[in-house]
Amino acid sequence: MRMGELTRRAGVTSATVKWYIRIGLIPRGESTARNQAVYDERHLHRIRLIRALLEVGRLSVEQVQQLLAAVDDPALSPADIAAAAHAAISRPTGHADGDEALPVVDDYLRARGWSIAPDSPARRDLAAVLSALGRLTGPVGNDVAAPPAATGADIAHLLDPYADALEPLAVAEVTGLPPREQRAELVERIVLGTVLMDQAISALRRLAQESAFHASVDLPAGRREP
Amino acid sequence: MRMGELTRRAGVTSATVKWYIRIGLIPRGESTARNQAVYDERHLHRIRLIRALLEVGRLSVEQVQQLLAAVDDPALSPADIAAAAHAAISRPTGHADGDEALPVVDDYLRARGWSIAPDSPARRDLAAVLSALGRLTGPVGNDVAAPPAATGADIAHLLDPYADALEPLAVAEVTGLPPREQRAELVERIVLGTVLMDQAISALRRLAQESAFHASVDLPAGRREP
DNA sequence: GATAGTGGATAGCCCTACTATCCAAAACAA
DNA sequence: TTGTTTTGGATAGTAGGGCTATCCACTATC
Repeated sequence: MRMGELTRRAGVTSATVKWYIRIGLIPRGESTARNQAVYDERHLHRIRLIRALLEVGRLSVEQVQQLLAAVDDPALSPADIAAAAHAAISRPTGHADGDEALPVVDDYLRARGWSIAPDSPARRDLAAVLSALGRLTGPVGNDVAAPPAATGADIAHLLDPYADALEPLAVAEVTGLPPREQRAELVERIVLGTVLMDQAISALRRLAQESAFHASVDLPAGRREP
Repeated sequence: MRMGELTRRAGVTSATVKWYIRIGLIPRGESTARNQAVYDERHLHRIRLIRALLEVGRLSVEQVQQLLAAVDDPALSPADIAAAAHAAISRPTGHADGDEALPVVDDYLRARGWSIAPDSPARRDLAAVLSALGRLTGPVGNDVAAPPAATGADIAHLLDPYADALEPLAVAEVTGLPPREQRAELVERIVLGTVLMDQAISALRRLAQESAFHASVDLPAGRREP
């Protein structure tokens, strides 16, 4: 196919496709003349993947670049691909705030028996959340500039129900992956299972919450009367 | 306190605080002279909340504005606040792509017995995920321009384990909220429980996945040999 | 032969979230 | 008192992200 069909089927403009080619997100088409090239299904699929990561997965173009570079590296193991996908959905490094809660996170991970690399971005992300929660939910009038002990281990135990629920899901995801022989399917499952399922889980939680609010209003249960 | 102390304790520059005031994210300080004003703990807490929503929650300034407008509206019910928080973490409206999967989502919600408002942004977000998954994981060479039946109900049943795990969590979150009398605590719990816990859940899932990968490599289980 | 489409390159655009500068008027320090 | 710092308020500018528009010399198609 040529540019017109590619852009029509992918739902993007040719200017965008050309830009993606220039920044290395997709390979050039096969040249057939000085100003002609043909594209195949792989180009189409790649663009759809990029759009899904950008629009549904809310990644930045830079994050997509790094993730696809990992996808295209045949030397990487499934765990490496997963690490790249995890890095892609983590907040950009440089935010050093919240690192004072890292010891709390590490204690928590140790208590759960999870072995996590020290440079795992999710570790710092979780620390940032706990740090923010500690700063915001401290004693009613939070006085001191940087409350050091407020981010105690007592705030981490509120993660338990979530970790309990997520752990078996994660195990099932990892053990249910395709065999290493089907590398293309395996890699794509890891990427989509990380980036898109993250959004699906977020949406499902919101839907479950909305339904729970609905139920709590309709069935007073004890606080409200008819 | 005056500007200097406020910015030192909040960790932002005075230019940023002035900008937040101008766009209505925080109220002006109480004027004591033509070019003097005093701020109190509420200002400080508000700035910390804004920074948490922006940096940890990854909201845009516009999303924070709309969410805080709901927070400041005493006429809104807890469900209304939750709806505002849900809207804040949803992808901006205007993305109409993925709407062809809305019937699948609606079927799924009906099957689960969840009652969801038709304009719920999470509903469209979930449809966008399913649509993207359907487009990307169709038959090996996806041929047609817009595969209409590929996004079948068969793809939705893979949500079941996640929905099963999230539903009791959501119920516990909603029923465990503070009473309506403590409006400030209630509203803040809803906002933080929605926006920040979303990030915490994402981080926990990545950590659980990393740990599961670690375990699957160390304990071959059947596919790999020592 | 007329019309539309193409590859490649460069420049420009819009948006977001600040940041820098300016000013006259306090505030504090010696 | 005098010098230095800080402040409120306003306006203009900036850096980065993600495209978009335009141009040109070709090809393709009718």
